[in-house]
Amino acid sequence: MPKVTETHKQRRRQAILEAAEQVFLGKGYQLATVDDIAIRSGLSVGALYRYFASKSDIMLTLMEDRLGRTPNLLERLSAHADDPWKQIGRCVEIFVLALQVRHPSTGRLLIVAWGEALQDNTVREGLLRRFAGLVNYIQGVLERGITSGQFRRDADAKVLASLLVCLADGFTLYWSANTPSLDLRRIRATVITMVRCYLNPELP
Amino acid sequence: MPKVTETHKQRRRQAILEAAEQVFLGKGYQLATVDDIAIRSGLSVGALYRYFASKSDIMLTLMEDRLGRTPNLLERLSAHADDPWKQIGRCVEIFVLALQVRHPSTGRLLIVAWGEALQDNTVREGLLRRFAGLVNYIQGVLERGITSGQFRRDADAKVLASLLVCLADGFTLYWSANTPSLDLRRIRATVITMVRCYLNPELP
Amino acid sequence: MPKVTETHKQRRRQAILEAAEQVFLGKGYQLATVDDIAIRSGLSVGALYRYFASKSDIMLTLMEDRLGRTPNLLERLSAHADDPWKQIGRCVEIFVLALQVRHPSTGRLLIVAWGEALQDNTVREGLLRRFAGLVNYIQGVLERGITSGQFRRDADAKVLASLLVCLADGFTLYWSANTPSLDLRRIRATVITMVRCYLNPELP
Amino acid sequence: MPKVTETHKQRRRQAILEAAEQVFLGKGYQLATVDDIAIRSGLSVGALYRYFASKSDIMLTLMEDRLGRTPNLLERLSAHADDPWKQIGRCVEIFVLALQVRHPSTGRLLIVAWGEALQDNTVREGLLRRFAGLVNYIQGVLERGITSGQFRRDADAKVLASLLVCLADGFTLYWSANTPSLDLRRIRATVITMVRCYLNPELP
DNA sequence: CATGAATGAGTCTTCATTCAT
DNA sequence: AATGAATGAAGACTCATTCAT
Repeated sequence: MPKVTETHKQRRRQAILEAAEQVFLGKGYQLATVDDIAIRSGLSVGALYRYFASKSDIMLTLMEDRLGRTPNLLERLSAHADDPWKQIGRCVEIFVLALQVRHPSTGRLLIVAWGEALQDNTVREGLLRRFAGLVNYIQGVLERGITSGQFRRDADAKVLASLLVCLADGFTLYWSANTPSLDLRRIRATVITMVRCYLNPELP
Repeated sequence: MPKVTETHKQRRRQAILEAAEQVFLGKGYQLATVDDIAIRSGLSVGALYRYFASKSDIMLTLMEDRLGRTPNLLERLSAHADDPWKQIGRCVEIFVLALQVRHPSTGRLLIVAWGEALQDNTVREGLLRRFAGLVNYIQGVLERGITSGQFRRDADAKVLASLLVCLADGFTLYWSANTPSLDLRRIRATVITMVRCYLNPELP
Repeated sequence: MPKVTETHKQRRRQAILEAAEQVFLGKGYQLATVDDIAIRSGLSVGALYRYFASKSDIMLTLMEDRLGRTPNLLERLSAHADDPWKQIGRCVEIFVLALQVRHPSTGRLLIVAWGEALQDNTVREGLLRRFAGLVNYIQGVLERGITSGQFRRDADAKVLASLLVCLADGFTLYWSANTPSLDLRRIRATVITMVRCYLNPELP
Repeated sequence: MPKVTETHKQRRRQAILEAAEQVFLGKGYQLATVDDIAIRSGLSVGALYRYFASKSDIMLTLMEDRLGRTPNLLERLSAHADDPWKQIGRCVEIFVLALQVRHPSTGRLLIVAWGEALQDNTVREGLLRRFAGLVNYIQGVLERGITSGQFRRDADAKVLASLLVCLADGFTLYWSANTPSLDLRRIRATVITMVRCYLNPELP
C-alpha cells in the first residue's frame, strides 16, 4: 500500500512544517526547540526524526516551501492580465493582498530566514533565488511594456524591478512588526502613482 | 578619583559593545557566546559581567546605541542643504554612502536586530523608534518642499517618507547579503528619478 | 503444522544470528542497532522481536552458539589422529587453519564477547566454559602422551594446555587486528618447535 | 602564576583519567556515561570539558597513558640485568608481578581498548604500537643472547618475542576474568621452562 | 505472523552565569 | 577590579522496544 503510506507521509511532513512555522514565528529558529515542534505537531521527538533529518532540515524545507513558492505565485496570479500597465498594478495588489491575508507570518518568517542566512548559506541562497525569481518576473513585465512603447523607453527595467522587491520586503518587515502609522491603502496608492510617473512615456 | 573611574568604565563599555557588534555581525545574537565577546574585547568573562548585567543587556544596549543614532546622523548630514530637492538627493546619497562605507555590517546588524525583535519587545521598539525618526525627518523635508511649492501639492509626504525608509532597509538586507546583480550606481539614479517624477509639481 | 513452523522458526533464528554476527563484527555490540540487524537479516524490527526477546538475547544466543562450538570442533577435527605427537601438531594446524579461513571474524567476535563479558556474566561464563573445554581437550591429549611415555614425565599438562589456549586467543586478537609483522608460517613452526622441545622426554 | 595553574591542570586531568579508568573498567567505554565520570571525579560535566575535548578524547588519552607506557616500563625494569638468560626471566617475572599488583584492571582496560579498536583506528594503532614496542624489546634481548651464543643459533627471535607478548595478553584476558584454575606460580614455571628448552643452544 | 511508525528515556555537549582567589 | 574555573540546566539527536494495522 505505497499510495496510502506516501500520502500519510506527506501529510505528516506538512503537519510538522506547519507546527515548525508557528514555533519559529514565535521565537525564531535558534530559540525554538525540537521539543516545541514535536509538542505542537502532536508527535514525539523521535517521530519527527523519521520525517526530517535534523532541526535545520525542517527549517530549510520550510523556507523552500514557504518562500520558494512566492515567485511562481506572483506569476500565476498576475499573468492573465495582458496589459503591462495592468500587470504592474496587479503585482502591487497581490502583494498588498498577501500582507492582509497572511499577516504577519510572511514577514516574520522572512525575518527568521534572514537571521539564519547569516550562518546558513543554503538559506541565504534560497532567499537570493526568491529575490531573483521575483525580480525576473517583474523585469519581464516591464520590458514588455518598454518594447511595446507603453512605458518610457529609457526606464531601467532590471533596477526598477529590484527596487520594487526591496521595497516590498522592507515594507513587509515593518508591517509584520505591527508598525503603527503604516496605512496600507495610501501606501498602495502612492507606490502605484510613483511607478506610473516614472514609467509614463510622455513625461521627461 | 571617581571621574577617571567613570571614564574608564565608559571606555570599557564601548570596547565591549564594539566587540559584541563584531561578534553578532558574524554569527548572530543567539549563536554568539559570551566567551566570543570576552575574547574579542580582550577581557575575561567575569569582567564583562561587571559592565553589563547579562548577554541580553549587551545586545539591548548595542541596539539602542547603533540604531538610535541613524536618524540623528541622517539629520545632521543632510541638514545644511537648504533646498528640499537637494536635501532629498542628499538623503539618498548618504544612504548609498553608508552602504559603501560600512558594508555589510549595517545590514547584518539590522538583521540581528529584527531577529531579536521577534522575542524582545525592547529591541522591536528600538527598531520602530528608529523607523519613526527616519520617517519623521524625511517627512519634514518633503513637507517643506510641498509648502514652498517646489513639490507637487498632493504628494503624500508621510507615506513617501515611509516608503523610502522601507526601500532603504529592504535594499540593505539584500545588499548585505552580497546579492549579485545589485548595481548601486543605477539604483541611486533610478530612485532619484522616480522621486523626482513623483514630486515634480508640473506633472499630472 | 507445528513441525514446519518449528523448522521455519529455527531457520529464521539462524538467519538473524548470522546477520547479528556480521553486524557485531563490524561495529561491536553496543554500537550495533537492532535496525542494523533487521536490515541485514531482511526482516523488520518487529519480526526480530518474535524470535528473540531483546537485543541482548540475540547477543547471548550468538555467543552461546559460536563460542560453544569451538571445543567440539577442535575435538572432532583432531581426534582421528591417534598419536599424541600428531594430535598436538594437529591442534596447532587446526588453529592456524581457522585463522586463515575465518579471518578476521573469529577474533573480532572474541573481542566483542570479552567486551560484553565485562558487564554480562552470562557471556563471561560462556567464555570461561569455552576456555575450560579447550584446555580440557588438550590436557587430555597431553596426559595420554605423558602416560604413554611419549612426552616427558614431569610436563605440566594442565598448565601447558592453558598456556596454549591463552597463546591462541592472544594471537587471535592481534591477528584479527591485521597486525603487520605476524608471519603465520613461522609462528606455527616456532610454536611446534617449542612444544616439542618442552615435551621431549629425552631432554632435561 | 602559570606554574601553579599548570600543575593544577595536570592534577585535574589525572584525576579525571583515574575516574574514567574506573568507570570504563566497570561498564566498558560505550556504556560509561560522561556523567558517571564526572560524578566519580567529583567534578561537574562542564568542568570535564575544560580538560578533555570529548568522551572519546578521555578514552584515547587514557589508553595512551596506561597502555603506551608498558614497553618503557618493561625495558626500564629489566634492563639492569645484563645476562640475556636473566633478562628473559626478568621479563616473565615483571609480567607476573604486574598481574598480581594491578589485577585485574590491566586486563579489563585491555579488553575495553580492544573493543574500541574495532571502531576507532587511533585506539587500534595504540594497541599495535604497544605490541611493537614490547616485541621489539624482547626481540633485542633474544638477539643479544643468540649473538653471544648463549641461545641456540637458529632461534627465531622476532617470532618468539611476538609469541610471548601474545601469550601474555591472552593470559591477561583470562586472568582478569578471574578464570578459576589458573595457577600463576605454575604458569610462570612452565613458561620459563619452555623458553629455556627452546633457547638452549645444546639441544637439537 | 509481519510491518514499521511511534515512543520517550537517555546521551553527549554547550554555554550563560557565578564566585573563590 | 579582574580572572577563569566551575556549575548545571538545557538542547539536539538516538535507539530499544511496543503495538496498531
